[in-house]
Amino acid sequence: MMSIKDIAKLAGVSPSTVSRVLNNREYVRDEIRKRVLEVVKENGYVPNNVARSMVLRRTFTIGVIIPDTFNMFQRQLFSTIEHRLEQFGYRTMFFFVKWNSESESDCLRRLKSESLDGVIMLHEVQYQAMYKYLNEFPNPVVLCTFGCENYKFPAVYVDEVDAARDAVEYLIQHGHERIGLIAGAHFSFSKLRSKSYVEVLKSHGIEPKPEWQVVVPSYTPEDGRQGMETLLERDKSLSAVFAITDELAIGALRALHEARIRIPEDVSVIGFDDIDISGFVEPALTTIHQPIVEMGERTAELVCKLIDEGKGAHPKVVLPHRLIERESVANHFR
Amino acid sequence: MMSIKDIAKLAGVSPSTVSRVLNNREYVRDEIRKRVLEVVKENGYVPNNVARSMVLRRTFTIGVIIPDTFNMFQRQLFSTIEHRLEQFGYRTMFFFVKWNSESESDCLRRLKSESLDGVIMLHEVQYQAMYKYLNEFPNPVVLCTFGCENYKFPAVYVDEVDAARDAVEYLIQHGHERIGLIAGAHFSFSKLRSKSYVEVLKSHGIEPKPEWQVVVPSYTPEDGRQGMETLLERDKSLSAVFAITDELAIGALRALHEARIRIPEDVSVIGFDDIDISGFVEPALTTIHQPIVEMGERTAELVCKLIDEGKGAHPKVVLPHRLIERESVANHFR
DNA sequence: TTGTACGCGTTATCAT
DNA sequence: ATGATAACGCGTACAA
Repeated sequence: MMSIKDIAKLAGVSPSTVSRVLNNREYVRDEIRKRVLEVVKENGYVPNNVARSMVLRRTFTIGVIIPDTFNMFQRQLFSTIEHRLEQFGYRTMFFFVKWNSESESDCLRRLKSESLDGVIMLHEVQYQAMYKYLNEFPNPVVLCTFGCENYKFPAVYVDEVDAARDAVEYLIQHGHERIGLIAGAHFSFSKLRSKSYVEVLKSHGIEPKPEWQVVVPSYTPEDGRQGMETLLERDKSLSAVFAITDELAIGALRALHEARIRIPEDVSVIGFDDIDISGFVEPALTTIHQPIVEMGERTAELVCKLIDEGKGAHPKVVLPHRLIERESVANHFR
Repeated sequence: MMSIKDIAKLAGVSPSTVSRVLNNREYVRDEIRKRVLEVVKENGYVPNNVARSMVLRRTFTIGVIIPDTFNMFQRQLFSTIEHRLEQFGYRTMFFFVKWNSESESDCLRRLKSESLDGVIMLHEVQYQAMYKYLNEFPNPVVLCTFGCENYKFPAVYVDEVDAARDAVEYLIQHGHERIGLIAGAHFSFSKLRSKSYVEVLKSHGIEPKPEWQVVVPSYTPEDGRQGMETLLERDKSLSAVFAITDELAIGALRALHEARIRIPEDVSVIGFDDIDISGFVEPALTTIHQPIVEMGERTAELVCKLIDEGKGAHPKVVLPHRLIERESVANHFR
């Protein structure tokens, strides 16, 4: 591989001059600049990032922590982030982490070895060690899709409680009272959305019975299917179900179809996230739209801003959600 | 940040000894080894990968080239690859590339600057410059999901022609003759699957009319929906449709539902890929299963093997597909 | 305006 | 068995 010295020799100048040219510094005669650029182009020379990082003590790399089972919502999020970061001149290094302590501590070890310029967490990790490390991390750390109670991290998210309220209120406004819940394990968004469900029901004088609520282990359509089956076994009189993610909702749709239950005539379903497949399932899913693209972009912009301006501030960015009315909820008042 | 010198001082040894300990080399007294390891642990020291790459002239990083609009099939593929590579001690650096020359040449520039230990292409790029560069690349390059005609790259894929034949033959065996095709632009798999469709029809004495075939610009469900609408406008008598990816098929399902056409009673649909949502749509999609996990793992293993053994060989690994019978195809002979 | 020399953190080589 | 030293490719302070 060609180095800056080779270019220098070929152009008949010193390595520092080549460096100055490549980094657009002043104090280079136009004539020399032109000659160097020519030699660079001719030889297809590209600076070695490893050596660059070494001396600059920056990697121009942002670490992005995501669950290894990332769903379609997170998939859209992280490709948006990657794209925006690249526009800012940063590379992205993904850290896929599983829901267990070995994987998390392994991730932590890798994080430490990478000299990252910043970190984005798309994944709410389970153990405190990671948060503790990142809290003392010299470079910016931004959470995306969730907040952290114990430490002050900058974060970008939607108001989960408010958004879930909109979903459940919508069902109630359409005449539903016996409303089931399919929630998932682990993450705070699940707890928040579930809490909101309980509160809304109570505020309308409806007692949210325990048998109306299931918590499934993960967030795949298969989990949603099984959750819905459980609900069906427990109480045949449910007229609507709030699945706290679209993927769970899609699984619920499947279970209902298999049980020959009409949607939305017999049972209505509402989801959350508005992943891009949601408008294409049968019936098209009514759901809460999270501004995925905006969340990703704001997150990327925020890390870059904090890198430039220092990580003094820890802003919370709350983005607006909205309900997308499609076909999976019946109006019992009509 | 702590360096190997700091650890050396704290342990009362030289940096070389610390290096030997950390790299599990011989010629270190057990006692010293123990002491060094203790100091390392106490201080949470982790070697700096940038410096390591600098001197070793390896980055332990594999570049993975994927389309920026990667679909669910590719999503599953690349997370499998990432996971397997990590088990082999390699990091993964993703290069998202768009379908235009600026994006590709930009990707090429980034590729050059990264001193990668290997490259995996999950994406069939459009211009030859990239293939030319990678062909002369000193480290292994493996293609996944497609082959290359002009250069001899190692590759892992399924037999597209054979697999597409299975799909279309299945429709014919179920009594379908007027079979539509929803294909996509750009990639060789689309051409291969389309070609197979034409051949199978002809071999059964059916003339594949041009109006039965649409080529949509991309591979999203929305493209599939529009493709199906076009087909519906052109010829109402189609009894089945072969959508060359599951995402297109899901969009086709949607278009049929919107047109109040029953699936599979009125129109049957068969897909290709077997992405994980395919079993959950209504009706569950009959499709060709690609061994996604195996493809990913074989690809990752192949790069690692070629890195270890030198990139002399360029094996082609053809993996078996199979047809997954679900609910979206009716048997007209019953 | 340009060149020289040094240092970034690590590993390999060679000397002890 | 351990330590000293050079080298990897680049950017920069400082000398010219």
